Amino acid sequence: MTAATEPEHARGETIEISLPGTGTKTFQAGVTAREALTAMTGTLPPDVFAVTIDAIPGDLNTPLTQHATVEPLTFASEAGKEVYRHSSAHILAQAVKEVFPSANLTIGPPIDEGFYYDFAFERPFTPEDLATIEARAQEIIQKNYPVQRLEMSKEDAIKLFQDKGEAFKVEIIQQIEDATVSLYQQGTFIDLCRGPHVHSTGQVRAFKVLHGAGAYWRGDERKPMLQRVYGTSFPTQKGLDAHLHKLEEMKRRDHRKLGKELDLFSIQDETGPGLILWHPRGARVRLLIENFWREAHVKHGYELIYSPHVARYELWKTSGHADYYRDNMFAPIAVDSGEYQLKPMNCPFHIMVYKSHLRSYRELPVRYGELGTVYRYERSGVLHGLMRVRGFTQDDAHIFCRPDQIESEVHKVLEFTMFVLRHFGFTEFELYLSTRPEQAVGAQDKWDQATRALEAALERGGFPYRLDPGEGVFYGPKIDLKIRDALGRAWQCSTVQIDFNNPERFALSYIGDDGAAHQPIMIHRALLGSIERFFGILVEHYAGAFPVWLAPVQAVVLPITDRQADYAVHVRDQLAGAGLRVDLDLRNEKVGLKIREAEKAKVPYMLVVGDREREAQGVSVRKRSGAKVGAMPVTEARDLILHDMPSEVLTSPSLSR
RNA sequence: GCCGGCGUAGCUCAGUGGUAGAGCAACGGUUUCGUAAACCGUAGGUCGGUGGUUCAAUCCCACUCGCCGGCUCCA
Repeated sequence: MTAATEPEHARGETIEISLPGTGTKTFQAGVTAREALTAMTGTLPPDVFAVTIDAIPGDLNTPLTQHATVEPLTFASEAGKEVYRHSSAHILAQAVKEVFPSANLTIGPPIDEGFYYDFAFERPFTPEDLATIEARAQEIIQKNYPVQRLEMSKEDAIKLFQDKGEAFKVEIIQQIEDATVSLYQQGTFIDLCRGPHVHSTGQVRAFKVLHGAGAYWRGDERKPMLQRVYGTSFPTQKGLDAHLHKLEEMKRRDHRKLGKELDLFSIQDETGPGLILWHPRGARVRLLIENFWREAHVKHGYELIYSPHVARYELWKTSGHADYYRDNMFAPIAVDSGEYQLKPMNCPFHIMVYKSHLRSYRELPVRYGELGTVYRYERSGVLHGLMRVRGFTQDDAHIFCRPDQIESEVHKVLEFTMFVLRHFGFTEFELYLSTRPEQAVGAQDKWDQATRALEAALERGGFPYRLDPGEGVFYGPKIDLKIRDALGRAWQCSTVQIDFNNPERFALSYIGDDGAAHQPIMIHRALLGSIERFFGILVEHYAGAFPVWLAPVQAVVLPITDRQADYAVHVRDQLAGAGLRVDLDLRNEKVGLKIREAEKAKVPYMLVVGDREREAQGVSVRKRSGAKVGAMPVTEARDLILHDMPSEVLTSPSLSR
């Protein structure tokens, strides 16, 4: 065993270490990153727990053996968070081993907002176990064990873990290709780990065990079930509290809970799992979404079409779905002498419309859009509210164009996508360009050409994007777009995919200016993805308080006593006549109760009418924020509500009752 | 599908091997009220389903359906 901190370089050699913003200094080779930083800046701030050496994260104790740029690493950076959470996972693992010595170690990586560690253990951890584990982890932090890196040969490491009875660790080491492996030790706890790690366990400040769950070894359901423990950690209690608060907020906004409370939709056992029943209020929001969607598509050069829910099984053979998508399809239906398939996708139908007559290069691009409802078999365990269902409506479109039109078409789609998403109140976007995967159809030069066109479209729009190499679909490269919601969560809704496969399978063509037949390029795209899922995202984004233009009920008229009933009806009719969605609460209840219920129903405007308002032919306006706007004429209240909507909506087909 | 948890009134939930309760909602009545819950009363459940153990099952067991948390993050 060789301690990595022992200098392995020639003595007396000097190296230059740069610290951006401070300067460069000469050191003896072998100086640790920590020593170099301290020499250059005085004392090291307590929040520095690791470094980057030429931008690669490393331990504070890493010996520096050549010229390098060294920077302190803190929780502020993504790389820092990963190190911090990874060390937190080790603390968790140490705690579990101390409390339950028979548990075996497997892996414990950092994840988006925390970390987990998987253990092989004879039973699931109970909430009491988790509390014990957390208490022990806190002790480990208190004891502030130094975290030390060790290096040893694979053979030695295998022997070490064999002696400890850690079979999973042995399996992992056997798959490592390097001759030596690194381990990290804190107290008596040793784990195989690439690192880097914090300098001592006390550098992890606010630590929390969250929950346990089952997870397969290497994510493979044929492999043993492990016990996963999730946790998170932050440098400050405040940070942890904010995170826990966010988790509470996610629960509060859960679209399944709000969907029930606001009577938007239901999923019932008798109907079947993953199948949505849209209640009137939810359906009203959906209709508004769809009206906007259709109108926007027509304005942006799309033709709207409709297609059936089933088709001959042969169609799905031609498209290839019968082979590569079979596991996600419902079983075929026997009809007469043949078989029909419930559609999992809309594309074959759009292709058939394209193929219905001969196409000239002059009419391209052809853009077909449809709110097409598809059915896919999803495994029962993955269904989730509106987010993952078995029947949903795609806001689908297919663009058939010439190869030279790809760039401009994709550019238009991207601009259109952002227009639509902004309309729903999303302002933060992340774009990803996915390139050719290992298994793919279509010639390399086609892929290159299409990928370049996608890049050019992204650059023309000035959209920052990230590359996802090899993550394209087998039939072509794609651009995915994610939105961030009010809680900062990313959701992928929009996708733009080039398809080389279907034009070939369906032998699509158009007649070019040379009089010969050519194969068009097909672009699949969805903006909202699934209407069901997008609606669920909207519910969570707005916590059920839809913007006025989408609110199922925009205003409710609340008479104080039944003396004002006739006047209240008059007010309601006047507003409804202006295209607003207005309810009237004529119940024999006190106005406080009516307001409470309107607040709970998240109605944006409450219009109180008493004797005073009746005399003045007005209403007293209260917003759902609790703000009292005050008394005003009915016409003024009407304009106030109308001006609370995007101007495009005012010209759209209204949905007044 | 797999692992774990859960399934009691429309909703949120309590409860016990001796055939069940609360609050809200519903319904009836009283009250006519000024910006987040007036008061009184009535009714409501083969305790998810099927089978088993037991003198007796909502409770224990098996199966089944559904829901919830996970099962992608790779030392």
